[in-house]
This record gives sequence, C-alpha cells and structure tokens, in this order.
Amino acid sequence: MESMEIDRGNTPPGGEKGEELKQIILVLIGLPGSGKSTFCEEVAKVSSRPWTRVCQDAIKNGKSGTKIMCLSVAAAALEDGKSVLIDRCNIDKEQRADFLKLGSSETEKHAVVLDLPNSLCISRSVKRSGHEGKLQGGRAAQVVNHMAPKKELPKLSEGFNRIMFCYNEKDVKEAIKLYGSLRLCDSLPSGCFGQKSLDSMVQVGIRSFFKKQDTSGNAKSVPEDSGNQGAEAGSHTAGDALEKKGKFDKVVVTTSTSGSTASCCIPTLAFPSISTADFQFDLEKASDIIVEQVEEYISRIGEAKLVMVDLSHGSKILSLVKTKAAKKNIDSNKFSTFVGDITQLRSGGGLSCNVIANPTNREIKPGGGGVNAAVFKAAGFELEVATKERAEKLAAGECVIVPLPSSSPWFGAEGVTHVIHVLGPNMNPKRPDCLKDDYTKGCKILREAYSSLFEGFVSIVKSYGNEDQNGKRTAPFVPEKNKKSKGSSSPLSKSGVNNQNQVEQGSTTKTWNPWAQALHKIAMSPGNHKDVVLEVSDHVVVIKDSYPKAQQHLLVIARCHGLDSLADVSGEDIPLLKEMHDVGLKWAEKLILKNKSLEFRLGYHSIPSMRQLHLHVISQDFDSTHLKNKKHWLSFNTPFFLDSVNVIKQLEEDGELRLGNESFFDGVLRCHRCLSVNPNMPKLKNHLRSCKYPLAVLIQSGYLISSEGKYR
DNA sequence: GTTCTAGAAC
DNA sequence: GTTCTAGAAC
Repeated sequence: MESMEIDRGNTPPGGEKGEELKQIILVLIGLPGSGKSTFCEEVAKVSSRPWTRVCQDAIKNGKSGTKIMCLSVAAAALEDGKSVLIDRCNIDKEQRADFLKLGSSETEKHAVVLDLPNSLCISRSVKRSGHEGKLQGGRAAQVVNHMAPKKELPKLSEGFNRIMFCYNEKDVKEAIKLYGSLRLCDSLPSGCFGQKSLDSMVQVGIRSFFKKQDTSGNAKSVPEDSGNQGAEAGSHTAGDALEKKGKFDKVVVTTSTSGSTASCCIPTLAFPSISTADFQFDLEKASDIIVEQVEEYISRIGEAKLVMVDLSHGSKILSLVKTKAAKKNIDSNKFSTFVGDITQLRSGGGLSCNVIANPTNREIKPGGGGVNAAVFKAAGFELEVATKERAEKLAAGECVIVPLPSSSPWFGAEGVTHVIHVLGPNMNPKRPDCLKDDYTKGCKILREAYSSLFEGFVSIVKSYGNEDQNGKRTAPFVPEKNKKSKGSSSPLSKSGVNNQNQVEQGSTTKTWNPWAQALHKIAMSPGNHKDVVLEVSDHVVVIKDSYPKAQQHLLVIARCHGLDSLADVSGEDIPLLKEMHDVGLKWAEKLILKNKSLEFRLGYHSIPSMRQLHLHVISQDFDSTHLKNKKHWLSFNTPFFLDSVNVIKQLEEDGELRLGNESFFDGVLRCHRCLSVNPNMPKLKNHLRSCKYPLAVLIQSGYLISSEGKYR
C-alpha cells in the first residue's frame, strides 16, 4: 500500500507508550560533497525520533574508520531501539548490502540518493574546511572524479523498502523535511520516489508518458456496439475499454450444424407487463418505466433479446410500450413486443425464449388467474420445487432466478431454461401490500422490479457465454439438457433473492444498495443525466460530486460494465485507468487555471460506497459543508485513498492491487498538512481553515497537482 | 452515499 | 445545557 499518509498508527505527535516502533535504517547514497552529513544533521536536529548517525568519516573518535565499525555501531543502535542514518558514500550495491542485513524483518530499509551534479559535489568538497574525514581541497576533487563513474543507483530489489531520489537542493530540503517529521510510530510508503526515468511512473510528466501509450492500442478490436446510442456510438473504438467481463457486445451465434445465424439460439427473455394486470398499476407510468429500463439494459445484453409479451391483441400496455420504444429509437432487433401465450411461445408462435419472467406473488406460489398461474402450470411441479430451494418469499421490486430442471415439461417443449420470478408493486386495494395510489413509491418499486429482472437476465446471458482466448464469446448458445446449469451461480443472496443490487465480483457477490447505484446509472445512461454531466466520452463520464468534500470535487466515472470498483480492476484495465487519469488531470488543470491556489489529488477509494469505478479529482482544501464525519476525512486522508498514479503503477508492476480496508476509519483525525491531531471533525475543519503547511509528503511522492507544476 | 436522531461526551 | 458521534433507515 503506497500512499501519502505518513502515519499508520493512530497516535498523537510524538507517539505514545506501547505503540509500535517503526525503526528505519536510512542509507544515504552520494558522492563526497553531495550533502550527506548535512542531511543527517538537519534531520537529527528537527526530528523527535531518536536517530543515530553512523558516519564512517568520524566513527573512530572523530576520525575516519572502517565499514565494519559502521556496521557494528549501527547494529548496536538498532538494538537500542534507535533508527540509524548510514552516512557514507554507499556508492554501489556491494557497499550497501551489509547494511541491509541489519535489523529485523520489521526494520524499514530506506535509501536517500543525493544524486547532485558532480561539478557541485566537487566544488563543495574542494571548498569545505574542517571536514570530518579531511577530504577537502584538491584531493577531494580527485576522489569525487574517481568515484563518480562507479556510482550505481540503488534498486528496490537490493532489499530497500523505499528509495528517494534527490537531484537538487530543493529535493534534498523536501527529503529532510520528510524524514525530520517522522515520529517513532510513523512509516513511509514503499517504493521508488522522484526518480528521473521514463520507466518510473512517479515522474514529472506522467501525463505525457501516458500519452505515449496508445490507450486504445492494447484493447482488441471488437464489433460495433449496436447498443450504444447517439454520441456514445460515434467512435469505432467505443468498445475498446468497454469490452469487459460481463459485457456481451457481440455474441457470434451459430448452430452446431450449419454455422448459420439462428435466432433460436439467441438468449431471449420474454416478459409480460409487471403489475399492470391484477396489481392495477397505471399503464402510462408503467410503459414509461418499461421503456426506460429496456433502454438502459439493451446495451448490456449483446445480441440477446428482450421480448415483451401480452396475450391480448388489443393490449394497451403493449401498444404504449411499442410506441414509446419507437420514439426512443430502441433497436427493434433487440427489443420487440409479441402477442401470444407466454407459456407457448415456441410451439404456438415460433418464438424461442429461453428465459421467462413470471410476475408472481409474495409467496412465489401458483395461484391467481394470470401469468403466474399459467407459468407454474406449464412448468410443472418441477418449477415449484426448484423455486422453493431458492426463495420462500419475495419483496416488491425483487426477483429470483430459478434454473428450470430439465425434467420440467416446459424445458423440453418450449426450450425454457430459466424462470425469473419477479414481484411488482401493488396498487390494488383488494390485494395485500397496496400502495394506495402512492405512485412515487410505486414507480420506484416498479423500476426496481424491471431493473432486477433485466439484471438477472444479464447474469444468465453471462453464464451461457463461453470465452475464447481473446475474450470473445464464440460458442453457440445451446441449452443442452445435460449441461450443468450455471444459473445457480447467478447472483443470489442468502435468501436466494436477486435484485439489481447484487453483482458478482470474482468469486464473491457484492451487494449494492439502491442508493449506491446513482453513478452506475449515470455511467450507463449519461444522456438521461445531462444536468450533472460535465463531459462524456466513449469510456468515461465526468460529473461534479453531488456532495463535494472540498471546494472542487469531481468524479471521473468509467463507463465500462463489470467495473464496479477497484476490486474488479485488473491489468487489462490499465489503458482505461490511464484515460481516467488523463481526464482527471485535464479537469484539475482547468480548475487550477481559474483558481491558482487549488491543489489536487487524483485517486480512488479502496472500497467505494457507490457502484461503478470512479476517480476522485479533489482539491486539497477540504473546505466543504459536506465534509461532515470522520469517515469522510479518513477516506481521503489515509491509505484507504489510493492515488491514481500508484494504482496504475501497482497494476503495471505487480499485475494486481493492494487495496486498503475499513480499519483506516478507526484512525485519528490528523491534519494532512501539519499532521497535528484534532479531537473531532468540527475542530479539524476549523484547523484546516488556517493551516498553511505545505503538503510535503504529497509533493515528494509526486501525487500533488498544483499551479507550481503537475507534480512538484 | 445522506439524513435523522438518540444518547454519549463535554 | 450544547456539541458531537454513530447507528438505523433510506
């Protein structure tokens, strides 16, 4: 876990008794005259931590000694609970190796490289007088010139936890400030910092580095996403980063014999209107919701299809939906209406639908006179048994996916593989749970019901897909009788109930409450949220955070399906993360142009509250009425907040991310500038208004974007 | 994520 | 008494 955060313990300045001591071996690396001794003196002067300086030039009663002496003194100091500064040139790997063997596995091994220009080192060492090692005057120049070519920069692989590179006096000052501010229990983020090298991501000009990468280049070409609409569909690269787990852009469907496209093999969901029959929901309102939800989900089902079915020819709801869908230009190849018996679609109407939605009752039992009774009758007792295994009851707005046993008559006769039972809102006073004309609640529940239903269908579609090595789904969809249904792995809660809030994440299921879906909805249908959207592209949406925690707080939201949070991110998402970073950086710069005092940090919450991967672009004033509680503060000011640069770096180097956890919310309220501890939020906020201390660690780590440079 | 509010802390 | 936190509900 890398972060700006110095303190990993919850301690007031100076630490407290009994707290974990973080010992450090700090190996200074630099030519004579590079400023190693000054560095040590300055750190020791301001630090509250006990440091022992181990200086080879003065180790023998003020005179020059040997490396072995240094090792011995350092070992004794560490034994004594002190941290040590190894003040010798340590110019190559071999020189450093023995010092890295000191201490325990708990001891942090740091290097500070004072890689100042040779000319400066020579000039300083020549001019100095009273040098401990008597290396001054003309001989000093000789020594520096002799040593310079042997200089071997340190690497983490030598055994360092952290390496910090300084190239000028400003860098050195920052490093002194950083180490000088470390208290007993503090530790610093691991990794290389400040290195001048293009292959180091913690660099000035990271943006231009990103730009050199073809952000679309390593995504494979994918077929056009016919589900995207308007501005979203313009680019032929639209699918690049969107081609994701869970996304089903193009299903190449062939029959096993002829290889020709066969509609009978395309996953299709047949659904009747929910709640408009016995539950007496207003038809106009219901049709609006149906079309809205179809529009939202149609881009997620690839070539799978949705068919709305009604038994009667004069069905008003069917007609309303048909008209409204046409007005919205919803692809009629993917969504259509059908008049017929939902239990006999294939045999009676030649329409193969492998998934049937059943508007059921609270107990999910046969009964009533409508579709529910007909479905249970057609599917036989097998459906009742299979349903009972999954859920006993449903709440309004929820659904449950039931894989149909192959012994069910419906399976053989109609090719139905799954039934999705769904319960809508009831507006009929003669039935239980009547909402008594409360259409605010009713619409919300009906929307949830369709959303749950379609989300369930998406999960079934996913379960049918077989991916080849390129991640393309090529296998035909054939409901084999003997094929073990993966429907059982559909997102189900303990109760067996599914709703749109549950999403598979790797082997686990993450629950997203309805309130946590707002960003997801914006990402999927930015056109419906024009009031809040600042920018839309094929892969990202930018919005202002509705509850900003600072003067400026934007979110760059990924538009990719299947990327709910960092937990879903893998190496293949690096181009998308870089694009998000670039967009975030662009907005930060734009805002800085308007207000030069703003400083920004770009990063992700380890465990976000809101669904859909989003990058925070947040100014570091934290001046906002919406910053109210401890969690707000700690989520941006502990390693729970992962800097975008670091996320990308970790993925590139390790192929995986080290996420923070909620234990950070137990921490103290420490000012991110001066590191002072504040007893509560109001006091912290009051303190923040006046604290002008520079954001030393952020600057040093290269995480801060300010008017003085993208990364100072 | 926010809002509301009981009750703990001051 | 007021301030502040934290848990429940949404």
